[in-house]
Amino acid sequence: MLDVKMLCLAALMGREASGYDIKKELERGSATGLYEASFGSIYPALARLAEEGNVIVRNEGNGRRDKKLYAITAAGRAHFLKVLAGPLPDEKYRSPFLFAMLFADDLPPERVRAMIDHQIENWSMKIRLIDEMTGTCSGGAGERFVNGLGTATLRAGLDFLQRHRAEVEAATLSRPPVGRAPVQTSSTQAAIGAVE
Amino acid sequence: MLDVKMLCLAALMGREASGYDIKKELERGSATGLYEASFGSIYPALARLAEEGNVIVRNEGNGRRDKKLYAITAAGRAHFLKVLAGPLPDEKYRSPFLFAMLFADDLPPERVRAMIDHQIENWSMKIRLIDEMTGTCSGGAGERFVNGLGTATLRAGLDFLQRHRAEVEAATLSRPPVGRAPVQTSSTQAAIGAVE
DNA sequence: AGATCCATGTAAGACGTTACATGATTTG
DNA sequence: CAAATCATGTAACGTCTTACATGGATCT
Repeated sequence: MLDVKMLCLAALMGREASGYDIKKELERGSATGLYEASFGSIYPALARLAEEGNVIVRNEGNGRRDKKLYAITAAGRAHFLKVLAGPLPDEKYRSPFLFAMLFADDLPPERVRAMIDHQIENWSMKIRLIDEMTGTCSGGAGERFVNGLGTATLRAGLDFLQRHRAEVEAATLSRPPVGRAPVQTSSTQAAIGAVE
Repeated sequence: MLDVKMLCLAALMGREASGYDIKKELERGSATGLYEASFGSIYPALARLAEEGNVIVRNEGNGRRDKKLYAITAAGRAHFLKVLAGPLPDEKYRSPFLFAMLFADDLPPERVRAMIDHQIENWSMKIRLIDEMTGTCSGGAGERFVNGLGTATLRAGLDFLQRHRAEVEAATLSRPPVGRAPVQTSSTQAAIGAVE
């Protein structure tokens, strides 16, 4: 339900835009970090939206060449809001960082430290980006709410990292650098026989 | 880099398992909510891993029929950790809830309220799941860290929702139920002409 | 006996990204 | 003038999900 067509409609809810503009909006607009799409999916999506009447095209030949400006129609607006008001798919948080941290006990301590440093940098930057966005364009109550929620959770994450990083980093120090390395659990060991 | 093969290896880091077991582990193990995979991707992935020597198969005929138990090899273990220690892709948070909330100003107030209620339910349940997991199986320092981080951010999110929901819900009340409805911004209006 | 869980696998189809092909305009 | 940005589109490719095909075992 939240496919590229929906993303395009979302971008067009605010203003008329070209495919190129939409990509930028998704990169550095209010949905930044939430959703994104490539040209290879945006252009076909816009074509389909136009066929369906959810969007209209206007060829802007402002001196230069062909630039297609898309605008959402009343039908498109209605469709977009209907979908948003309908049942939404589950949220998904894909974090290679957290995934890796699950195996912190088996990773070299320097690596774990570097990962946490990197994550702190990362989340700090995201907070800064949100702050900038909130500063420049005000946006509606919805946007303010989303930005506030983002900031609150990111801050909580940062806080946790700084307060508890010592615990994971210590865990890796209490064993050989490469992890449990050559050792396997006895049950696995028994099951395998000669592995390599 | 974090494809289905990596997920299988991750599941096999702890214990020997069948494809079926791995799916369950991803559903209700420590990586719950982080990553998942379907049978249609798990079985082919295990076959490839076996070809590559990162995993070995053992046919368990414990009375019943064919059940294939996979175990990670030393090579597989090394490969898994090498990838984890290498450059990781960006994290992605796909939240249909937050996406929808961006347009809270255009949605019916009951809908916004329902969405927030639903999200509170959702996050509360996730915290409960983590608590249960932390209670039953202790896990290493890495797992404790990830669970703690998850709990901390979820709690911060819940806290924000409860403290600031009035703001978004109020915004929708100060205008007709369907949103800005028939009105469009003057610039868009001008650009379109007769839309429908 | 019927439902549900355990268990594996394949094929088709959806969806999206990357790379390619092309070219104008602006900026340093 | 070279490099970056603006701008659109297609084709190949990869990856994952859904649905299908199959059947034993366990629980009610």
